[in-house]
Amino acid sequence: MLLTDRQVLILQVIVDDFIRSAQPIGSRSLSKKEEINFSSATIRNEMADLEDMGFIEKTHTSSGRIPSEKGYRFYVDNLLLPQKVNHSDMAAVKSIFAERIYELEKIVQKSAKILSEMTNYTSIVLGPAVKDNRLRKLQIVPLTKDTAIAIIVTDTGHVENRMFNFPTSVDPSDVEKMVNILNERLAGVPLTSLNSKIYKEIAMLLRQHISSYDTLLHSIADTLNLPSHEKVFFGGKTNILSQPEFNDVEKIRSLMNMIEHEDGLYQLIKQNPAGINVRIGTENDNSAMENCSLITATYAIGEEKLGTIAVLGPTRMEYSRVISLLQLISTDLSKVLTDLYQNK
Amino acid sequence: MLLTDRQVLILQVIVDDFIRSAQPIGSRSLSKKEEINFSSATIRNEMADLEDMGFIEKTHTSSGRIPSEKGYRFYVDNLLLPQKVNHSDMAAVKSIFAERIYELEKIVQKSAKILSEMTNYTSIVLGPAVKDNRLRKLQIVPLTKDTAIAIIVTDTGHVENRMFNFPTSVDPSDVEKMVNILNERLAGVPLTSLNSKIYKEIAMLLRQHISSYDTLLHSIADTLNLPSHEKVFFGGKTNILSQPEFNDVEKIRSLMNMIEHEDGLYQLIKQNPAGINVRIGTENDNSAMENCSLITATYAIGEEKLGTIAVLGPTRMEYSRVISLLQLISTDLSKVLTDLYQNK
DNA sequence: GTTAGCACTCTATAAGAACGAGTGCTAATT
DNA sequence: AATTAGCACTCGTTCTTATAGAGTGCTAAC
Repeated sequence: MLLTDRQVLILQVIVDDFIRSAQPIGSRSLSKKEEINFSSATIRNEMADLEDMGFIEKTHTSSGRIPSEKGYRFYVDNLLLPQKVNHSDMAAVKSIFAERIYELEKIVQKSAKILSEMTNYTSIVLGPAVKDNRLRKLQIVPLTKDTAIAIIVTDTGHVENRMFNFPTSVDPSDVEKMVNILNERLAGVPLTSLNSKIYKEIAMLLRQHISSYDTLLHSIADTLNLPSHEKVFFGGKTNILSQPEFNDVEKIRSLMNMIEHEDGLYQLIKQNPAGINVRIGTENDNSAMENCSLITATYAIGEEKLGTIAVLGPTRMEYSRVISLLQLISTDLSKVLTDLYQNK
Repeated sequence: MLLTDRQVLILQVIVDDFIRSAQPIGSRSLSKKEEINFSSATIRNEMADLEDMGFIEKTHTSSGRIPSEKGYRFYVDNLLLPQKVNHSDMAAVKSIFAERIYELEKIVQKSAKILSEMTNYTSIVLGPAVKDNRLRKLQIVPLTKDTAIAIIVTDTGHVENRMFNFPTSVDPSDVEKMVNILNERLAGVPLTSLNSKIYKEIAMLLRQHISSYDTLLHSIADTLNLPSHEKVFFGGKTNILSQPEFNDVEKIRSLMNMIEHEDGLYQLIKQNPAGINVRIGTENDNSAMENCSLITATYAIGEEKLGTIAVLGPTRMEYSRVISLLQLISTDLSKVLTDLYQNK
């Protein structure tokens, strides 16, 4: 079951060629490659063996071969030479960080855009997970006579806001008092624990200082239930449509649907562990993505995993190039973000 | 050049039938409709005239007829009976406003979603134009030692925030002073005039009170340059792909590209005057939308036009139904928003 | 173990035939 | 003068058949 060197060579050439041309490749054209010094008949024998082992397949009885999923998997796991990123790609990546941008979301969004432009695939970036942020500041701005806006600023500079109903009976000075108390007590608390902390530790305190505190507190606490999702950013949503494997209207429909219906993709990307991950075809467990591969990389501030950056392409994707690009972007991104937020 | 009653009737039946079936319709099947009491030969004669006048066309020499753009235009301008919205549609529209939502953006987004679900077309909503809002409150939250976040709240409850570079030399108490002065002077000022107002009227004042005011002021003023665009919300981006006219991969690509590349669509929708507007096929002046029609409706707070809600479908769209739905939603939306924000 | 040779398979493409939906025109009918 | 019946004709669709070309698998020779 172990592959001979020659079989590995043939598999490699097949995968490389198919990634380039999207066409099945036959023994004769293989034999003409300069890496290969044996006759087409020999190649046919080896190919038959490779097919028996499941690394390549035919599209029909007398066609050339294309890599199977197992073939791609072997290729990704064993045959990928760490490739240098070329100059213009390097420049493009650096340009993400060229302008002095301060906002995390903007940087992340720009990464998605540039990544998709470089690869001509679709890029997806999971924004920083807000839920691990800590509260920096809470503010209440009254709007109409019975509504107000609660604004939360986190330690990474993320701003969330929500409008809420404002009990008309409440004394404005009480609101101010309450906001002050909440800020004092809640600064630095992770957003996820805000609610429990409010009810466990602060409610008592407030009761002593503020009349009719409870309706107001409920409104505010309710407001603090933040969106559980990280934001998902896309680049080049339609790029993947120009790949020849998507010449079929039904495939386009199901894939576009999948992309639009963000939730599925979000789950798919989120579950990946730190570092670079490659999921090929059905490994994605999603029928719309049978012909797609998804490569993900995580980025972090210091040691703390922040988000994920991913590329969605056909299974016939340029694994080597995409992986080096992702590696480059994710380390750069981590570096910049760490610089920006680590030492406050 | 004026159409006879019979010609109008025939045109109406052709358009209605084609909207339903997406198939060219011939004289024989027309003659079987109950509205029509003359022979297929008569119909052929009338159809030849209608074709000469440009209201219908053939797909090939011996095919049935389909409406031309001019035909759709005539249909929309003259043959559209104001149609009652049926019960379940009515209920769906009402459900947009069922929950007590306070945020403008959320209501608008939900409208887009429900509209696309009801019609099975793609819906596009231009969010409220922020630039006409007035400043309610400006706040500065320091973040790291050399960055801070400026937060703006408008009178409609819209919150904008931007991170900016914070000159390390500035005295914190000066910042507070400056924010107070700005709030005093700028409350109620339209966002578009903030910058000029700051430099014309307030810079002098600040100079008297605050040392090294100018670097800080510049940072803040710069921050107040808000995005010029209204936000664009979509519903059912891929719905239109399931229309039979998009059975061609090239068409899908160019349309999806157009939709993704928001700017073009934004321009297209924005330029429409108040009320209901129908743009058919090439009237949209956009090659990707040659087979599409766009129906827009505006919504407002009181008399002030706020945004636009639109439906993008094939030229063969259910004009009558979509128009009544848009009419319903836009008036309801205007009503709710007016109630919410008119009397503060 | 490797290679040359050859029969065989399957796809893609083109060309031809048969069918049917629909038209346009002419002549008959109302 | 308007309407209708009748019929030849056009064109798209579908099915069949033929052909060329790419590629395989197997056998026998090297």
